[in-house]
Amino acid sequence: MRISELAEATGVPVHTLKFYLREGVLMPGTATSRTRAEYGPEHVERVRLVRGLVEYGGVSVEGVRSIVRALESPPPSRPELLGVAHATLPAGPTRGEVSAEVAALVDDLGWQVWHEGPPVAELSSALEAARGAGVPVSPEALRRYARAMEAVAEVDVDVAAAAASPTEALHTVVVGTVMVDPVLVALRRMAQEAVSVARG
Amino acid sequence: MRISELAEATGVPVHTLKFYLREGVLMPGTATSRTRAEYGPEHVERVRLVRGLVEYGGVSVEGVRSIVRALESPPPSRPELLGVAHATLPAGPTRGEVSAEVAALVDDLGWQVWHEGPPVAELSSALEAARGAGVPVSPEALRRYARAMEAVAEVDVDVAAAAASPTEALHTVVVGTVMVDPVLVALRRMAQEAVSVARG
DNA sequence: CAGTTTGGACAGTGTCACTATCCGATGTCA
DNA sequence: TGACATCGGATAGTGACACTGTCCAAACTG
Repeated sequence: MRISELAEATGVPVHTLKFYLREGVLMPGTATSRTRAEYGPEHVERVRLVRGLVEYGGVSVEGVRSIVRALESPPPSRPELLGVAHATLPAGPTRGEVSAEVAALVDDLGWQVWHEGPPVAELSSALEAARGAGVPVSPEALRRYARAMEAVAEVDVDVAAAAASPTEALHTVVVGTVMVDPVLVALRRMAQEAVSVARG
Repeated sequence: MRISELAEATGVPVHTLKFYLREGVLMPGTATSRTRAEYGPEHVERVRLVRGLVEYGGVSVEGVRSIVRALESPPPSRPELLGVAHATLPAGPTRGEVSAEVAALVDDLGWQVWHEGPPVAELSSALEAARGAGVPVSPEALRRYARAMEAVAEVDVDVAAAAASPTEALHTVVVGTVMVDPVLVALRRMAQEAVSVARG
């Protein structure tokens, strides 16, 4: 298909597709002449991925570029997969050092995590910000939140393990981590309603 | 304290504080003369709230305005609290109708939720976006995610129930819902690592 | 072969969260 | 008292970002 048909198939204006091509988040089509190129279903898929990441994942175009680069590279081995995935994903704001409460939590839960990794720093900063905003998270509440997210991660790992190939597994982990976050946020709000009603 | 001292206490430039005053997200100090005003600890608190919501919650200044308006209004009764809170919070992107799978999920879990509420529409859209991005969420996975978020909501409701006054409860629910989201996201990434390692 | 479409270059737009500049009034300190 | 910094308030400018509009020549299309 030509660029105008790709635009029609995805609902994204031609101009925006050109922009994505320029920014390197959409791979070029196969040129049929100096001023003509052919696009296929993989381009449709890619455009939907880009839009999903930008609109729902809040990922910048530069972040998307780093993600699609990773998806196009030879996939890492199983144990390295998460490290690569988390290094690829755009990190939230981080400021201070890793707080003692996070170290205590990790220790308490028996989690084996990379203490210098982005998620640990992000958690410290997020807790600090919540405290500053007047909503301190008690150690007890934090523990219960962590247990719940462990259950989420169990699902994540199950889904990734079901992937047919390493390439697909990487795609599932990277894209799934970003795109499922808004799903969880919505579910949390719905669950708040449900629990609140159930408590009467 | 004067505006320059408020700036020093919060680490926010004076110019930005003036901007917040202009935008109505920071209440004016008590004027001591025509060109002088006095700020107190509640202003420090408010500034930290605004920064937290903007930086970590990804809330726009207009969204912050709606939130602080709600926090300053007479608090709603317990049963109305969540409705008011969710109506106040900035909604994620929503496009289509409520999908059948969401209705089925709610039915299956026995949740009593407002089907026309923002969270239900957001969930439908987020699921649709994930599908489009090549990471479909199976009904089984969705169910397990929902159960996990139910556990999160249990904590949320416990924390809110512990509030000393309706005003404080509203603050906890509104601000906590926004500020704890990034905490959960970070915990999810850490839990992914931990679970992945544990599975060996 | 007239008219449309394409790829490519390049600059412009709209939004948003600040940030800089001015101004006259007011504090502060020698 | 008077020099000088600071304050509030008003107005306008900045930089980042995700597009979006304009042009152009080449090349399809009917």
